[in-house]
Amino acid sequence: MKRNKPKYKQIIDAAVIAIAENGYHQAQVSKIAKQAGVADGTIYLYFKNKEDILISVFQEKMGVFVDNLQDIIKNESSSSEKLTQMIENHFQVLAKDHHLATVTQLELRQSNKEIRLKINAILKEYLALLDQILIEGMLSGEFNTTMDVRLARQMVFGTVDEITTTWVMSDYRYDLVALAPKVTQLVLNGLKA
Amino acid sequence: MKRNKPKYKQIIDAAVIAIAENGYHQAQVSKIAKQAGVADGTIYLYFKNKEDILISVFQEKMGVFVDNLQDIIKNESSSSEKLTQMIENHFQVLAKDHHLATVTQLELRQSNKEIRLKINAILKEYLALLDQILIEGMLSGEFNTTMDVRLARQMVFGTVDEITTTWVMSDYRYDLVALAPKVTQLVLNGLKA
Amino acid sequence: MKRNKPKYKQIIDAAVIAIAENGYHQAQVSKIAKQAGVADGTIYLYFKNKEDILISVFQEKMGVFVDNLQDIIKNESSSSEKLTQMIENHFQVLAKDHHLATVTQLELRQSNKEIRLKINAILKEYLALLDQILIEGMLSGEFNTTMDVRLARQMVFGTVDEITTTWVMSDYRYDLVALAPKVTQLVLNGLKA
Amino acid sequence: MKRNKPKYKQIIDAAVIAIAENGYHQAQVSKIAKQAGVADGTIYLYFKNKEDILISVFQEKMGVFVDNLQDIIKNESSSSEKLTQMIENHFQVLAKDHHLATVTQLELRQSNKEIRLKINAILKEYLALLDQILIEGMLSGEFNTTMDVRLARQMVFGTVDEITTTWVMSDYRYDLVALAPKVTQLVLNGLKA
DNA sequence: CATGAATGAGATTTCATTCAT
DNA sequence: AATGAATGAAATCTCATTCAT
Repeated sequence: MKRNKPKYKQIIDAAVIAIAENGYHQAQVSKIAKQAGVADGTIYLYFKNKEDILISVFQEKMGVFVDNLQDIIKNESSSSEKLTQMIENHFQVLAKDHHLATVTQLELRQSNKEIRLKINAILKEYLALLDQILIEGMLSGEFNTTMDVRLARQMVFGTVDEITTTWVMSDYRYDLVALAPKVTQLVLNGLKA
Repeated sequence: MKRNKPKYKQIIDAAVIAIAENGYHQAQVSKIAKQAGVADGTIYLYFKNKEDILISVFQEKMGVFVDNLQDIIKNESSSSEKLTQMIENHFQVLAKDHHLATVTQLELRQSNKEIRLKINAILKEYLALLDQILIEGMLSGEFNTTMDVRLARQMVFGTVDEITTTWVMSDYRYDLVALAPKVTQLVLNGLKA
Repeated sequence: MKRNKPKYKQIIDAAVIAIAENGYHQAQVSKIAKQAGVADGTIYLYFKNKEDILISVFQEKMGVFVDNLQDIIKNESSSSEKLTQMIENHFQVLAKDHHLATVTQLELRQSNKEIRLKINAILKEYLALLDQILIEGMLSGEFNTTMDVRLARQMVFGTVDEITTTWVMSDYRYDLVALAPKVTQLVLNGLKA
Repeated sequence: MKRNKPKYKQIIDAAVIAIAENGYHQAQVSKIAKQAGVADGTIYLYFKNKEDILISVFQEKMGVFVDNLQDIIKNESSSSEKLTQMIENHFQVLAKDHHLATVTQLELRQSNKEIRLKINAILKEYLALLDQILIEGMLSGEFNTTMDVRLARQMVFGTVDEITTTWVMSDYRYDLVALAPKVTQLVLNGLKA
């Protein structure tokens, strides 16, 4: 399995750095290879083509979000508490890795439709977990039982995403994680029963 | 003033169509020229470069949003009512022009950081009006007076934007405007005092 | 019609020279462009891709053979005389243009199957004219009336082609046209009634 | 001597199959190795480089033609009879092995000048035997004593080769060996005194 | 004003060959 | 002897922009 070989992750990480530092369209395969400390051709032993690198980057990194969120859901806390943790986790992961934040919020969105569709498919797993929390909260009576789950999810994700993107475009000039409580409050207010 | 000559708008509209039908990266200057019924070189009599076309597209089209929102603000209605109208107007304008919706929600976001920064600058006027409504609502006691206006604005815009994008990616399969009341409710809930 | 613009023929001729001097695989588009005195990109205003250049080279040059052969067939001479003229013409055209001879006999044969199939299709017109001469000669009783026309044609063409290729591989060390009478004699002997 | 080790022939045969099935330009060293059931690197223990494989393929396979032709020449039959047998043998060997026919008639000819010169050198042995038959026939008075032996040989080989190639390009749709008598007749007619 | 032919820089990917194990 | 992971050079084609007419 290529996915477990050390060079696989090495190239993924190099891609994040290369894209963050050069921008999506200026992150040529040769730059990624150089950053990874391998020859250009080596890239193609681990990835089918450049598109495959980009999608794999998103997939591997998104995995952290999904794994964390799955842990959060398993908690015995309330749905509100879970949503609070989700937002904080989302901010924390990105605040800890500015390169990753730039790549997911700005650079990867410049990719063509085909890649974006694949990225969206990966994102769905994360959004499904978010739906789980919302539905749970509705069943328990914590959240408004008459709301449209899909719209509610889009509000939560849209809010978190917009705030993160604005933070990245500001060049990380302020503390994203510190905003979590206020963001959570706004969002929970919108959802509450 | 080039902006008022007939070919200027002709090219702008051609760009929207060319981008919507071909995608951002496949909307070459020659395609825009052909769609506009002018020679490639003619484009450069009205625009400095391709970037200038794209930014102008956003600028011209954004004008409608801003004009409508200014009218809404002048109303004598409550802040909640103004926000309600803003969301409905946002949805209505895009629901009426699928080409424009595709271009602003999907295609133009594939542009590079530089263009996106300029687009954000144009967007600011719209967001400033949104801020006005929010502040007004806080002063009047309709909205939570302790909230962070910037975050609140990002929640409103992020929600509306995410819902619109999802609708575009679904190929306009449902009625966007019909969602307005529920979206408004979610958002107003989040903001309310 | 691109085919009649001066640059079209200019590029075709440049391709013959570039291929003859550098070999098929070393005749990069940039070399052809340089030889033609145009920019690389200009090539693509006249040809769809590199393959299109190569096929067009063959087509344009083969045209001379076909045109000459059509004139020969219109003569009032005997079929033997026509065949004699065909062979002499074939040798003369190639003997006059060593570059062309190298390209058709050696270099163009290194192309891939797809291109070779298209080249063969072009060649068919020439071979059809040869068939005409053979059939005419059989009907008039000059040639063996029991022979298989297809095999006879393959003998004539195979002989002429092999002799030409050998001459090219010898670096044109002898006079190809001077061989025509003897070659004709061999071939006519094979065909005679 | 590497030539006698089992893996040598194994690789040669694998090369014929790989080239026949994938085409000359798509028969990468790795494909030949896979077909042979050895590692890529192993190839280089038996062959200097890829060119060496191709030339060796031709050399090894040409050996059969030469051996058969030497047997034929030793016969006590007439020169016409020997030529008859030569043509039939040529057709039979290739008709029995379609892979080999494709490789020698189509694929190997896509190689560059350098390789083709080396292939021609190998072919010379076969052509020298053909010359022997022709000279013998001239001395015995069977063949035209005034003809140019070199041209006569090129006629015979050119004819046989062209007919074989046409058969291969037709996808072996008809019986090549069945053509032998008619081909022989055409050729012998051309040569006869 | 308008045209459109010409320009030329720039990047992904393949594959023969090597060499440490 | 055998392996196969790693190397890295090299070429087609696109497209924003210019400028002579």
